[in-house]
Amino acid sequence: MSPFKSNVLAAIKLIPKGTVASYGQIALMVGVPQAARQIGWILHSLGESEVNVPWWRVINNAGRISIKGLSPDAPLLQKSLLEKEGVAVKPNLNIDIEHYRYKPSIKALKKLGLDDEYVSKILEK
DNA sequence: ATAATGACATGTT
DNA sequence: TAACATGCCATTA
Repeated sequence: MSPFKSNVLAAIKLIPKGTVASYGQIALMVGVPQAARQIGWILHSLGESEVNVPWWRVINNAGRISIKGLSPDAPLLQKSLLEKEGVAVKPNLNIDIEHYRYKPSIKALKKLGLDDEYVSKILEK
């Protein structure tokens, strides 16, 4: 497994129940601000060994579930998983992301192996 | 080694 | 407000 992938998975595991994060956020947390696409790519290729990864807490920056087309029921599965955790998902699969947005803590970020410089950069933003 | 792909993001139209 | 275009970068073929 590439270090990038394991970092991403680690970051996603840090997302608390009942909150959501955007792909870009995760990318930020692993030190590559513009790797949002890779995040999604990794989630798409998750196997059973990564079932402990809360992939459903990761959505796009517009607060929408962007997996329609993969399998017809995937978005609905994600919807129910989120609602089960107390996250309201509108019928059109759109979420009030600003309300549930996960804000990483310094401690959490350091755990991912980011240097202090980068950490403060994120918090600043 | 080069080219194509994609669960995205952001700036223009 | 929404559709369109361009940038990005790890993985695959």
